[in-house]
Amino acid sequence: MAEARITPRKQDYAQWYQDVVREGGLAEPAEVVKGCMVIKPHGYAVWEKMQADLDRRFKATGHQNAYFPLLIPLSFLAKEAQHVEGFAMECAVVTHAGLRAVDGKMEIKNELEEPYVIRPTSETIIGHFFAKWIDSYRDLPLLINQWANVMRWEKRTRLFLRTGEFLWQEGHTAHASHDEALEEVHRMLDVYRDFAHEIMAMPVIQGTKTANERFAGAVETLCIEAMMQDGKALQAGTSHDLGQNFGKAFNVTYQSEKGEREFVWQTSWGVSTRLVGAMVMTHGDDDGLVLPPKLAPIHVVIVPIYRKDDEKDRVNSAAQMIAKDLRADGLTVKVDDRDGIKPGAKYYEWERKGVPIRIEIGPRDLEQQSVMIKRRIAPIGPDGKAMKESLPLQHLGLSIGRVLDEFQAFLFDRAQKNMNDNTVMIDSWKDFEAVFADDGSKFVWAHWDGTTETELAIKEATKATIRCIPLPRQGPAKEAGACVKTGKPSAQRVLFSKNY
RNA sequence: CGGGGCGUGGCUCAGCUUGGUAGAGCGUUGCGUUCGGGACGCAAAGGUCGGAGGUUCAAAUCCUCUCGCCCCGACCA
Repeated sequence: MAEARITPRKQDYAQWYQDVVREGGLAEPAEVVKGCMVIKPHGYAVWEKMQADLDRRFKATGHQNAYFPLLIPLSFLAKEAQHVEGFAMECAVVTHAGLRAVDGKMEIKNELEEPYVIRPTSETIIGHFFAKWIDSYRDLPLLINQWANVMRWEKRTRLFLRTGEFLWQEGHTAHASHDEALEEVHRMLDVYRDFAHEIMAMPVIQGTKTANERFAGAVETLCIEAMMQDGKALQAGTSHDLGQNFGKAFNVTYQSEKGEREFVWQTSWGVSTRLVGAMVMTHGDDDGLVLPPKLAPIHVVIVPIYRKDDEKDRVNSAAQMIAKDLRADGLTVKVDDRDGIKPGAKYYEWERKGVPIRIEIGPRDLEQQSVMIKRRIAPIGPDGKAMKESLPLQHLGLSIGRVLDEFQAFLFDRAQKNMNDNTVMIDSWKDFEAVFADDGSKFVWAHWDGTTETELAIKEATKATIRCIPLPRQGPAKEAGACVKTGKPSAQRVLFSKNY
């Protein structure tokens, strides 16, 4: 009877991911628009939760939201040499405007004098406006964030993880000194780490990208890297020190206290809808989506249970009362009072959608003034079934709140354990190759001689890349050693993994 | 963009080799009986077989082109 809607992870991880995204009601391929996706209401609700919390954190650190155009003059892109090189191939270009209907078909009319690119990121156009807005050291720091869509014409796409168009936020700031800019870069990286830990229940490692992996146009790129359940890494957020590169390209200058004209020091930082995919692959299981309570659009689903009509009325009205009380306590509650569907079917459906807590309420519970609750992930009891808990109706909101907090913490600990269990220190090339043999991946701390050449050779041999050079206390204690590939001297271990 | 696979009711797929005018299961709708882990009976709706050309008396089936999805590779948040 059970329908295998979701491919087990062990059987085919990539297929499992797609199944969960579909069955969880998160998104589907846009079908008529290559490489793009439709984010469905449940998926968008998760993104809105992410946005709300991040936005609060950005404002708390002094940033203001603004909005810049989707279209960027083609010439802007060329002003920063590294930047163009990095993005040129991924740019969609607008060359014409206007259509005319001819025999029921649309004919493209006027060619534009200067084409526009659809923003793959906004450093250039924001650089242009920063140059206008900044004149004096008194105008600094300028701390701007933009919530927007961007487009990168990717060869290969996967829902949420890499799509032609995606939603994100991009912070752009300008400062009077490099130190101040660096402070900002680290501050926002910490905001991302805190968000990942506290809201997504997703442990991350903070580090610096190698020159090879650096953002096009940045002096330095910092990142947070998360581990998915298959041992692969996913870059969950980035924070860039842009130095004076864009300042020079767009002539963003200010008059210092000494009266001298100086280029500003800029930063940019972003996270995207990719985080939704990260959440799926961090917490999901073979039964479907698992939502951390702090990202769950619905905290609690109530399933009424009854046999006879009089029971049905009593149970349903009790369910509504409970929902009302819980809502008063700030929880989002859904009462699944659909008739004609058995409770078991409802259980499976809401589990697929990742709702953290289910409340079952039936005649027996009414008598006892209690409800049965089931966590989305619960220990297996002696009877071989997932354990349920009975909670008294009195102060139910408080009890549920406590359970949600516990569940949030449980998910983080579980993810952290998965990361720890799949992280290894490796010193021999043979062992290194073994970790990444076949489709395998872990987080590997190994020594590296610091050259791009070796980095690429390792990638060629194993598909593993350097995810980051850890910041202090983000990896094993710093110790000198010999490069795992070349045996040349290395100052510290770096993080290797296959990645998304 | 190179290699491979796949597009047939909402979903999963059969039918294609050997052309004859579309099926199954699940889901959906209605009614009744059910309801503490995926119910059952009866009735019903729903597809110009991804799209466009072509071959043919006749195309889901053969040919050409095209669009999209998935996997591998190169590239990337």
